[in-house]
Amino acid sequence: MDVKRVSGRKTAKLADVARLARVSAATVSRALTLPHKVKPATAARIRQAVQALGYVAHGAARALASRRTRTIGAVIPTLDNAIFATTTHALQKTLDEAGYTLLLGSHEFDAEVEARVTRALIERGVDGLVLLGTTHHPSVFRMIDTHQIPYVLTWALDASGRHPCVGFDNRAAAIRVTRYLLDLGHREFAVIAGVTAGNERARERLEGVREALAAHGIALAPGSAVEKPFTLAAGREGLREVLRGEQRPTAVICGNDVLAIGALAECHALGLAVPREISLTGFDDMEIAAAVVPGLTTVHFPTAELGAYAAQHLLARLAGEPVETRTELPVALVVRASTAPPPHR
Amino acid sequence: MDVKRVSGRKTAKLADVARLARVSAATVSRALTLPHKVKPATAARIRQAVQALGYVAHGAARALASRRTRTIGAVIPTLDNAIFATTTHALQKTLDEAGYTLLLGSHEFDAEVEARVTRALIERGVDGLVLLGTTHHPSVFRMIDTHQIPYVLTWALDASGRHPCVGFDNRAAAIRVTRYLLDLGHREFAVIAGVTAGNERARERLEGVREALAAHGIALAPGSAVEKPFTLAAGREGLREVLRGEQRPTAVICGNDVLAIGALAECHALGLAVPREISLTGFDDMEIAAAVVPGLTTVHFPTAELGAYAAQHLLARLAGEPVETRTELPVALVVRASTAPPPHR
DNA sequence: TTGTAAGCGTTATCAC
DNA sequence: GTGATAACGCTTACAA
Repeated sequence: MDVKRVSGRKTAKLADVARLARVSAATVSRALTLPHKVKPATAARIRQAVQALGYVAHGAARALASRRTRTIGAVIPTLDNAIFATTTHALQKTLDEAGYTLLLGSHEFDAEVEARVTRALIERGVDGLVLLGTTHHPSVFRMIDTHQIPYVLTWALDASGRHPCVGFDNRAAAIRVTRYLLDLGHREFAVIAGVTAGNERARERLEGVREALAAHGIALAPGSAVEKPFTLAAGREGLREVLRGEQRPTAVICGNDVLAIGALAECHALGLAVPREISLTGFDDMEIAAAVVPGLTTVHFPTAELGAYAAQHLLARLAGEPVETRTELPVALVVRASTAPPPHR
Repeated sequence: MDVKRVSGRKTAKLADVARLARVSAATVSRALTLPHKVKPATAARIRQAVQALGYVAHGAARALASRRTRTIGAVIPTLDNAIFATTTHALQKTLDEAGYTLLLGSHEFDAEVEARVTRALIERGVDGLVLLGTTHHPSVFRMIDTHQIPYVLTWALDASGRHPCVGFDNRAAAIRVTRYLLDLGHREFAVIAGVTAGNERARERLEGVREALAAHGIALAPGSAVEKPFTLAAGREGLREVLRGEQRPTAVICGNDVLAIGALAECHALGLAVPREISLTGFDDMEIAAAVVPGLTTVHFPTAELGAYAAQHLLARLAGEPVETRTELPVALVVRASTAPPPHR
């Protein structure tokens, strides 16, 4: 084949491949997307031409003509929290294996930004959308609706039943760990929660703790529940604050792993033995902290599985396969060996 | 304006907006992309029509006609390592603020996969590409070259000077921390490195340590340098292995934060006091470990800054502005208060 | 099995 | 300042 004659300065296009392979553009297109609908010999010639020219399909043209981009958008709060990074990683990996590419947007818990990046993704023509959490700016659902974009909510379960979702029951997880501590004999509790405004996961965890305590006739004293952003420094600060009350808590439940580790650091600084003098509990991934310091009780969320599952859900929908509209992933209560009953006073 | 007459079941397109605003499609297009080239009154009518119809531009069509997607691709090893997640997060944020969307690909240190996802991104028409590291599959550079895609390598510095890059000098960082330990009086060293095959950052760090030691006439004994994947379990295992030698090391340098924390956990399990009996050093982000356990020396890499810088570099190139073709970001040697000299024997 | 040709929804180049 | 109109590169009936 005479490559020189057809390869000019610009990047090769479908017509160039067609000319070199002595077939029509339509045949090349078919060979590329539906290989079985083309004669093997022809397909081979086309493959050679593609190779020779270094042809790479023009996605925009392909998308315009086929009305699909083989692209999935994900909108998450942040990648700075390992928990979301892991989910996103699994998402990307699963999509890639299916020939899809991930478009990423993050908003750092700002609803306006979330609406903007979601719009940007829709404008880019994503075939599907993964949204983190169940509460979103109204315009987000409006856009999804008018563009008829398949989507799935993750990391929380939609109570209304209106949206397809795959996630964890944050409230139930909180109830579970609280009950565990109650069974251990703890009665003086404190909570260092995440900022609940605009974060339903943080809110549900806090509500879960309150609910479980209430069932035992216990209420959190006003100063015993603080809300903090997810940083180590805030965790330390939070621990100091909940310690200011009249009654020292024997158990402190933290809204996530970062807060728990911050609280742990502050306990060390204050010379408080964990868990002998004070029991610390967190959510999400406490592997690192637990590796270094025993005595942390954890509710572990399988975040990678979540990402893979969300991707599969969407891919199945796009393939027209039936899917469950609501999937609850199980979470695990991880009790480290040395988790202790409350100290006697 | 009579919305009903023009809004059918399908999503609105440019022509619909044009009809409703009583102008031509060309004018709407201009109003959307070059607002100053259109009369304010007209622009206002168009804005209203866009609002009324909930019009969202069709990215593929736009890309096909304008030959740009306002999309940047990033290819990273994994998001499961916080260090890359942070960089990616900053990248996405900076791009979003400039009206660009991030397409993400990851490969988990597999060169074949890297080539595949890079191709996928190019096929999606990314206007620019961020690649992590300086060594890549030849086909990656070939594709970038034939498609004339602006790109920047990150997290390492290209020695050949052939590629634009912004990153850290991993070797220099390793030399620096090793010298620090030497100055402290340490003479018995061990290294728990990352897997160097296919990972030049891990390799450079290991070489840096070797180089600094060699300058003092010290060579690592065969069993004193092990390579491990970046997991906590591997870090623990690595520590046990380097302890098997005849001479117990007084200083163990770990290839990254995860390995260091794993090693730290194992020290605890073995009843070895850190840093009194053995000094532990890591790279990347040791904030969490340091919050829980003092005594770790760290080389800190400003990973978020790297992501933001890489984005800005690319955006400047796309805007036709001049950029430095090689930028080295400074790293910080973080010495925790209790880092100790080697024990006397 | 392969070819022809009509779009897909924008942008860009001209006129006006 | 605004309006026709021809690309942009591919997919997909429909024909052959």
